[in-house]
Amino acid sequence: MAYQNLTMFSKACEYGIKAIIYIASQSMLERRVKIGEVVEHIDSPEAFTAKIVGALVKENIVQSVTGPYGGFYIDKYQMGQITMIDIVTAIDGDSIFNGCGLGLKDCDAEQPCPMHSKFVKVRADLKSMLNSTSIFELAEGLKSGKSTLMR
Amino acid sequence: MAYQNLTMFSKACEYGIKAIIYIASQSMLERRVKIGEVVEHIDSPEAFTAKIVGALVKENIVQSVTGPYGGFYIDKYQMGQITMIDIVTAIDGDSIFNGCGLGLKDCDAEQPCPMHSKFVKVRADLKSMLNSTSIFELAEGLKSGKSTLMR
DNA sequence: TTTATTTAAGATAAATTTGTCTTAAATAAA
DNA sequence: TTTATTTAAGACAAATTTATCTTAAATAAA
Ligand code: SF4
Ligand code: SF4
Repeated sequence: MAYQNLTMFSKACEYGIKAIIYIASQSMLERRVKIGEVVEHIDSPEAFTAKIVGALVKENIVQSVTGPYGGFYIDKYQMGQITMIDIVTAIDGDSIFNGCGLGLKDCDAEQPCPMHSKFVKVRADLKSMLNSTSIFELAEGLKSGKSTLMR
Repeated sequence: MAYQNLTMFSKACEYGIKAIIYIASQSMLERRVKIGEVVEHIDSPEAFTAKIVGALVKENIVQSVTGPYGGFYIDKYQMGQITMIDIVTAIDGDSIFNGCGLGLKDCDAEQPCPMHSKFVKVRADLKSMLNSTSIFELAEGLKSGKSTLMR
């Protein structure tokens, strides 16, 4: 079987998460950033990333200004409230933690799939992790040099 | 953003898992099953599923016999040893629990991505869940009617 | 007002995954 | 031995995801 190199999130979501974290880290310094600067710091395809960040602008997670001296930023007062689950849900939807691990139409605790008891915990843990991880916290780690987005 | 309906595993992996569970449930009854019977019971595309099960045959997880009265089965003595992690690894590889949640080349605890401490736990939990879930146990649940593979 | 810069939007293309179809090989029964 | 049945293998096609390219709209400075 040709390996699939399956990851937790889609590429779109990966780029979206990294972009948000970088934008947030710069917003902390009162800097708006252009998409070119973003992709330089997260090593992602520019046009594709622009489209994803654009979607997050529509969702009111990121703010944008067009024209010279424009760019993307995240509202200071909003930053502490935005969590990973907002990003992931905006891009990949909620199926990874709400949908069926085996792709059944819906999950029914009465007669679940054989994985039921095993799966529910992993999904719930993933959801609570995403739910409790704020963009602020991630951006702090990046800004302080404790973490990196490129390798 | 056009939602991606991302699931934990690929379609190939989903079909593979369901097929294995059904085949195992029938092997417990000393029955070999043809691919047509398998897909009827798991609601998956026949040719695609056949290819995936074929890959598992190559990996020595499933046994097969060609010709009339042939079909697929799982060795009785092997069944208790095969776990979900074998199936997932054979089809999707190990990237979902070993790879980087944000798609970085490799995970370095010295300077990890900002999600590091959050991610490692979820991945480890998923891995240990897959590792500790045997095909035997899943097939038992299906055979006893406690669980279902279709909906 | 004009020009340069930047995001917004959407068409198009490439890559990957999912799915089908055809032919070959193996096996068992007649 | 011949025929029917089944898995094996690989070519091909469709659908989805990823990525690029082009044009429009907004904004600010000159
Ligand atoms: S617990 Fe089982 S039936 Fe329910 S969604 Fe998860 S895999 Fe599907
Ligand atoms: S912990 Fe962070 S750096 Fe390490 S693999 Fe996971 S996402 Fe990547």
